[in-house]
Amino acid sequence: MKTIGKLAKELNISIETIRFYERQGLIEQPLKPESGYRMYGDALTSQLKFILKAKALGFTLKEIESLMSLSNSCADIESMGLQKLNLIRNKIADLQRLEKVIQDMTDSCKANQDPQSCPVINSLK
Amino acid sequence: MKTIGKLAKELNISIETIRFYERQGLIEQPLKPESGYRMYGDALTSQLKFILKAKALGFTLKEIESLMSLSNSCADIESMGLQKLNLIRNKIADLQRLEKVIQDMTDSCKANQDPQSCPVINSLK
DNA sequence: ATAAACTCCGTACATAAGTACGGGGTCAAT
DNA sequence: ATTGACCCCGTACTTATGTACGGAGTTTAT
Repeated sequence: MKTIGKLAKELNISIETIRFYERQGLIEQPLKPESGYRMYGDALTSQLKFILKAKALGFTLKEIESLMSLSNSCADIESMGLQKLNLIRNKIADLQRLEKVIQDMTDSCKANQDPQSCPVINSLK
Repeated sequence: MKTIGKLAKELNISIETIRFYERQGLIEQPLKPESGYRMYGDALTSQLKFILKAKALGFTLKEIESLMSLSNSCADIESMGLQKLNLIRNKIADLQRLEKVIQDMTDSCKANQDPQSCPVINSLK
């Protein structure tokens, strides 16, 4: 059993983050003995590790909540994954479009000979 | 000269957004006659159009503020563009990594034969 | 002249994911 | 027994980009 401070250090997150996840309903508030201090055991520790790993995968806290409450069936997980893949691919496509626009922009700046005017600024006007 | 409502409709944004840009210092508050109503002329209208176009290119409001206050020299614009390109490319790379992770995840779910356990959930545990 | 539509201002709310603060209680070490 | 480190709680603040609300004044249309 460890205090919130030890746990936070072990997981390399802040105490406040743990309390925040608790407030968000991602984890339960652990039993608090007479001192009033939260005492964490293995169950909550691995739940928090789960959360951190899922977060590293790019899931939002809301999604992680679903992940943890789901039946754990592959069908559910797969469907969440496919949804997320869709989002990710759309975002990538958006960014690639943007990349092209900005690339063209800087190219036209580089090619510009007239120091008095900028084609990018002009095109926006 | 048009009122804020007409202008908002013309630009397809909300009145609140215009007032918000004003509060953010992106545009000046136009002169207000005795009625107290903001009256917009061509200068502010095209400034707002500039903002909207730049926003569509993916610039943040802060960047747009810089864009408008810059000397308009190509060198400045080009350097902003290059910075932004960097950001965008990093974001794309991040998302592509994420895409691969999630793709693997759903693949392993699809391949799984045991309805009692999910390899993804298990790997997070 | 009265009602509807428009505008004013300041403030609060929204999202996401925390971070910071302040005043108080508790625990560990000297 | 006192000091420093730790923890409690509730609340406000953060970033970015707005949106929503409420009460009051103004303009427009009938």
